[in-house]
Order: sequence, then C-alpha cells, then structure tokens
Amino acid sequence: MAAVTGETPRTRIQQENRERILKAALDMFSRTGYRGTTLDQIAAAAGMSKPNMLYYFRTKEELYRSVLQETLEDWLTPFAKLDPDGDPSAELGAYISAKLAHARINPKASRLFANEILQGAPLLEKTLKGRLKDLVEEKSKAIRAWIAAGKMVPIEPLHLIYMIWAATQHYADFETQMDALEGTEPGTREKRFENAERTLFTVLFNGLKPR
Amino acid sequence: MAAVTGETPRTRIQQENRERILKAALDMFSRTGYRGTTLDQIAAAAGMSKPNMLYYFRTKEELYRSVLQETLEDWLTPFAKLDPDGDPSAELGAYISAKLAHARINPKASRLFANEILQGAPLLEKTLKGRLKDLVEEKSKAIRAWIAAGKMVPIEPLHLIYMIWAATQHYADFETQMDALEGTEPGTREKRFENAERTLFTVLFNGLKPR
DNA sequence: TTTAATCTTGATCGATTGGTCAAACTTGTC
DNA sequence: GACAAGTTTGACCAATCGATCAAGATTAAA
Repeated sequence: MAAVTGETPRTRIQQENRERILKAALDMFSRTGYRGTTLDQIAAAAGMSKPNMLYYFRTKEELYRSVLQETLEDWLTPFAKLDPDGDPSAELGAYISAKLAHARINPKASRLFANEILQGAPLLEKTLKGRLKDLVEEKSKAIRAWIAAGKMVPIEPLHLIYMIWAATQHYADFETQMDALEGTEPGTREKRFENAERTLFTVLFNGLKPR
Repeated sequence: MAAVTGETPRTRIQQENRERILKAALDMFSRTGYRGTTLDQIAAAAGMSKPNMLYYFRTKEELYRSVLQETLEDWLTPFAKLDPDGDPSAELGAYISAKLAHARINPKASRLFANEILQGAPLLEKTLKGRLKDLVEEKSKAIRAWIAAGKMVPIEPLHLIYMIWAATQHYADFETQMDALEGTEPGTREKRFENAERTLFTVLFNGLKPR
C-alpha cells in the first residue's frame, strides 16, 4: 500500500479515481453527514464498487477526513486574505464577494462544513480552537483599528464576522429552502447571487458607515 | 392502538412518555439527522427500551415527523407575527429578538431544521412551497411598502429576510464553532446573545435607514 | 511479448439497525 | 381486591452496513 499513502508518485489511475471518489464523497457527506451516508452510496456515485473504492481509501473515516480537510482549506483561505491595512469597504467587500462566490460555486463544501458543525465538529475541534481562533483574533484586531480610526461604527468585531459568515454561507446551506421559495427556472440562481451581493453590500456598508 | 393516535385522551403515562421521547429525539436528530441517528440512541436518551419507545411511536419516520412538525411551528410563528402596518424598526426589531431568543432557548430545534434542509428537506417541501412561501410574499410586500414610504433604503425584501434568518439562526446552528472560538466559561453564552442583539440592531437598523 | 505491479470485484463476514412479538409487569377502574 | 387495560422488555428477525479477501482482469514497464 506504500504507493497509495507514501511519497511515491500516484499513478494515473490513482489520481483519477481518488478525485472521482472525493467528489462523490463530498456530494453524499454534505447531504447526510458522516453517519447517515453509506459507503455503497458513495461508491455508486463514484461509479465503482465498494471494495474498489476501499482500495484507495482504507476506511470510511479516512475518506471523510480527506474530504473535510479539503473543504476546510477552502473555508479558511478567503478569511486569511482579509488585509488589516486595507480599507474596510474594500476588504470586507472582497471577503463577502469571495464567500458568496464560494457559496455559488461549491455549495456542497459549505454544506459539509455546516453538517460537521451540527454534529458537534468532532474532527474540527483542533482547527477551530487553533488556526481559526488565531485568524479571528487577528481580524478582530483589524476591525477594532478601523473602528478606532472612525472608519466604522463601534460594534463587536466577532459578531460582525459571524454576521458575514452567516449571511454568505446561508446561500449554500439553505439552498433547498431558497429553491422552494424562488423556484428553479433557468437563471434564478444567478439572479439570486446578484441580489445577494447587492443586498449585503447595501445593508452592511450602510450599516457600518458612521453617520 | 386507538388510545395512542385517536381522539381518546392520552393516559398520564402516555403524555409523560411521549414528551420524554420527543425531547430525546430532538436532541439526537438535531445532531446527526434522520439517517444518522439510531432508535437505540433515542431510546437510551429517553431512558427506556427501544420496543417501549416503539409502543408510542410506531416507526422511526413517525417519530421524526412528529419532532419536525413541532419545530416547524416554532419556526413559522414569529415570522407570521411581523406586522405590515407597524414601524419597520419596531417590527424587525421584535422579529430579530424573537429569533435570537429562539436560538438561545431552543438551539436544537433550529439545528433540526437546518439538518432537514441540508438533507434536501424531503419532508418539508410542501410547507416550504406553501405556507412559508405565502408568508414570505406577504412580508415582502410589507417591506416594499416601507421602502416606498421612504422608511427604508431600497433593497430586495427577500434577501433582507434571508439575511435576518441567517444572522439569527447561525447562533444556534453554529454554536459549536462559537463555543470553540469563545470558550465555554459561565456567562459566555449569555454575553454572546447580548452582543448578538446589539450588533444586529446596530448594523441592520443603521444599514436600512436612509441617509 | 513477457512479467510484475496495479486494479477490480463477487463472495463473505461480524456487527448493527429498524422492527416484531408474546409474556410479564404495572396501572386504572369498579 | 379483582380484573381489564395499559405498559415494558428480552429474545428474536431480516436487512443493511463497514469491511476483508483472493482470484481474475488490466495496466505499466522492460
């Protein structure tokens, strides 16, 4: 099994099949979570047999961890890019846009993350209390500096961050509800994200701007 | 079985045990969803045997539907109360407060709802496209009237509604993440909700108020 | 073309899961 | 207290689930 997990380069088939499996796993785990998803379901979605899939990922948990690790990196990257030396409108605007783009392009990653949190985040505790906490403290400090410079109304930075996370992720996580309310005709989702960005920019920028 | 499902009044034991089971089911289903939760887990949490529990709720699905029905009523009630003839600040303020109170008092109900939506809302489709959609259209009309009367900046009503749902429910649904970031010392959660309300009021009211 | 390495999968396994059932126990009513 | 109604549960069941294994098929390298 060294070729599968060690330093040896992966074969063509391994690369292809791992990608297929990871994608299928994301599709499935994002809907019904770890316990509620079966290996047979993922294998079927990946277009292979269950033992074949287990040739590449030895256990269900190993597969889940791999998928979750990828989605976590996607989640953390835009947040890390928030520049404390920049202008609040520009920085927050860029972050909101990046989060909405993520919600649009990869809603299942967002839903996987939400699912893991709902389940008590057993596999994320270390990251939440480590990297994420550090990032949150760093960005909170930046927000405080913006407030002190009179560029923003006085508010709790942590809760502004929560507000942005909530407002943007909601478009991925509650997509089913939104589809039910708005219908699923062609163009509806695109229009939804245009309206989302416009609304969030209007309310948040107007709301944060001193009077 | 007539005594359990018909018009006959429920016995003392039936009332007590049903409540116990429903509470245990909410605790469990809100974390791992329908498929990921086992009847044994719920029965253990309710302090009884699985067959005993199945004496009161014939199947897993019947139990799940009962819990979900209760949580849905809790979800819809505050929204229905939004008065179109009232003042935007007062009405939205009351709604936000009610939603935050719900997130604080009954986070598991919120999480059950989120879980059901993540799973594609198989049991909620009728309500989402019916009652909720009707309510959303009614409240959107009210918001449009507020905008026309110059009481609010021009924005898409639907997306303001999403924003409020997202910002408030997040405190229940992502509680695990917040606990990880903020710690769980006594008083932390109470303080969190005070800050939540203050921040949401500041940003949303300031944001919606014309300049 | 040969051979070694890699990949695929039907059959199988032990454990788990949603249920069923009948006997024993408990509660309610007269 | 007697008896009917209601409640509880150990034992059991078929199906499902995460996994294992060995044999056959395919791919890669020489």
